[in-house]
Amino acid sequence: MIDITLPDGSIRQYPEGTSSMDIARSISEGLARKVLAARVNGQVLDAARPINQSANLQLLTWNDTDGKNTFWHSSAHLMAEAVESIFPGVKFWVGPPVENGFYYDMDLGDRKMNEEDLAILEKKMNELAKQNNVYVRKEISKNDAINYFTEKGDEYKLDLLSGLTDGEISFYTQGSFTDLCRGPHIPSTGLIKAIKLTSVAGAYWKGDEKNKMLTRVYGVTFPSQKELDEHLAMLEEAKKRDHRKLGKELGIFTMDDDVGPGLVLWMPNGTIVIEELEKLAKESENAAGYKRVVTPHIAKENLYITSGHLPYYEDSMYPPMELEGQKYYLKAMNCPHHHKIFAAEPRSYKDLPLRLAEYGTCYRYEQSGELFGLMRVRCLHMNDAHIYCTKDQFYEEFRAVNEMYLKYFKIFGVDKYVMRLSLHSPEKLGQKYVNEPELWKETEALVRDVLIRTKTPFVEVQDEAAFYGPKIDVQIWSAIGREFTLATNQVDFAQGRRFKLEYTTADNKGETPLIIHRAPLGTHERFIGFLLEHYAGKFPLWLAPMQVKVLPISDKFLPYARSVADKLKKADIRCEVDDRNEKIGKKIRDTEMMKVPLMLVVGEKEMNEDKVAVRRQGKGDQGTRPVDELIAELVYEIKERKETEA
RNA sequence: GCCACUUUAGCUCAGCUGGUAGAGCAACUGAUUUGUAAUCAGUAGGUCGUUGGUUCGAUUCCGACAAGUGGCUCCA
Repeated sequence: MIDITLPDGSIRQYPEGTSSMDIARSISEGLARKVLAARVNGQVLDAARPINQSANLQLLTWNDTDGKNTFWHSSAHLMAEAVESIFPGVKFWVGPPVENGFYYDMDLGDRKMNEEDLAILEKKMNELAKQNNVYVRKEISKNDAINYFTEKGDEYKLDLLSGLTDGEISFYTQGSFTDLCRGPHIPSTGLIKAIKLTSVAGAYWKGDEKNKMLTRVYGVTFPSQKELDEHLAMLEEAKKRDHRKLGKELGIFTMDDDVGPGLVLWMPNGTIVIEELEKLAKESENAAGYKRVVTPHIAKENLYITSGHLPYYEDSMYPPMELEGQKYYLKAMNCPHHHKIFAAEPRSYKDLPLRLAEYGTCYRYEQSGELFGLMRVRCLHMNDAHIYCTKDQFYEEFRAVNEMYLKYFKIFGVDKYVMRLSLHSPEKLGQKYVNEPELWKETEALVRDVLIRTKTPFVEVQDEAAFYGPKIDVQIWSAIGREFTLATNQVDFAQGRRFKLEYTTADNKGETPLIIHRAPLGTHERFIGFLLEHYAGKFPLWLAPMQVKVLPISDKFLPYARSVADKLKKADIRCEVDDRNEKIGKKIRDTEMMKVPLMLVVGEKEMNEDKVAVRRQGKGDQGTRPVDELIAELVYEIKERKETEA
């Protein structure tokens, strides 16, 4: 007999070789029906695998991440079976679970798959699922596996096998489909009740663009139709929050074919948001000892040769224009310009740290396939600054920058973010990264030290650094689950030397400063894109393009409405009177849809008492208030940049 | 840049197998003077993304290009 310890700490005894599924059944039939896999001593295994010694056991269902992943991975096998029946001779690469479903990469040879095929595949998958075929595991020797796939002519699985060692290789078969797979899998295909294949896309083999492009099919499955319906409804909801849709509806920005892809035209409403963000940034940068600078949009080729950007960045810069025998580039970054400002005057250690900030417009020739609404554009406003400091000052400066990030996150209510310490890859020194192994080690340690000493949670990733030094990227998630890099905070040990930047030390020697590149708000484009989704277009009062709309009950109260609006304007509140000849219900509806935070309804009663009937966006009638009292409250709410109303 | 898909009025979308387009909302005009999420009526608005081809005839079929969307690669 063996002892099985369950998650609640209880211990049960079973004969040796009992499977997780047997144990589930011994607890209850209902549980057994839901079991997808099991975690045995920390390892996720098929529920059918026998347990040969005493162990900790957790039965995994749809409610466990690992259960869900097993379900989706098994669904990928089911899809592969369907694909094989419709595209005989197809070769498969890998089919992992992902955040919302699964995919399988495949080589279809000369054939192509389009969206119509997805419907056919879906139908086939449903048929196969109904057969309720069992996923059967078989351990196999490496030689036998190689022979099997050599005979099949499957170079992809042979490639996978080359990385595996004999004794750990297994095949899984369900119905007519057999795949090289480490598992685990769910008990049988019948558990998959609802199937939706979402898209077909190309994906480079092993993620390398030099390799062949495989066909990738994405799908998602559920244990019931109800859950699939809910998932689809959630996607519909997410669409409503999409910044591209909201940006259009709220008159934030537009793009135009004649202007060019990735080039944003900021409309008046969007420009107000930009100006409010800049106001915030200027306030906090002034308080933190930054100085503002302004630099041109173009520079001679030589500047980028000196900075070292050209060999790394040329492909993502707009091609140069030639004037008077000189090549000029549109700037893709502000740093070289700022370095020249540093170099323009002799600097002493007493001048450091020197913090130069600019809302410069940069131009990056992003690949056409990368462009994406406001999140990825070709003309971007960076919330940029460069801090020149000594090694001794580094800790404090880097810490202060981090603090600024956190302050902004608090204002905007960003609570989900990850600081990602991005390091270089030693094998790419001299190609992707400047060849200074010692300096890399030193600065990476400096940055890590700041994060550890300030107790900032972070993850480390290799091969994500800038060419001139390590960085911290801040990953955030928009309300509809889109992940992207918002801010970046980079250390640069390379450009200072390349530009021969120097300051005079206390003992009268020349020393190269360390440089911190930082952009806590990232770019206006990406940040406003994020905010639109974050707030679902309902900006807090201080950011809202239109803060207050005054709604007269009828034309008779227009003069009073205008006098209220004038008072608001005098208090620097952005407001407008809805002077259309419409009923009050219509005015309210339209103003609600434009997501204006406050509506002031004025009619006979309000006019006689010098009051307004206040209505908050999405919250309905808030009662009647004296005008001056309300204005004082709004001014305070705006000044404090309150996220929601007091 | 690569793979797949999409492109019809300002917006959201109809338009069966080829016979030069239609709705709702928005806009404009008029009536209505309105009390907390759509008052009524009328008018105007489109060389059906661009460009080649097939055809007696193309919004519809085929090709190229452009832009957009979902991915891959890249990235703030």
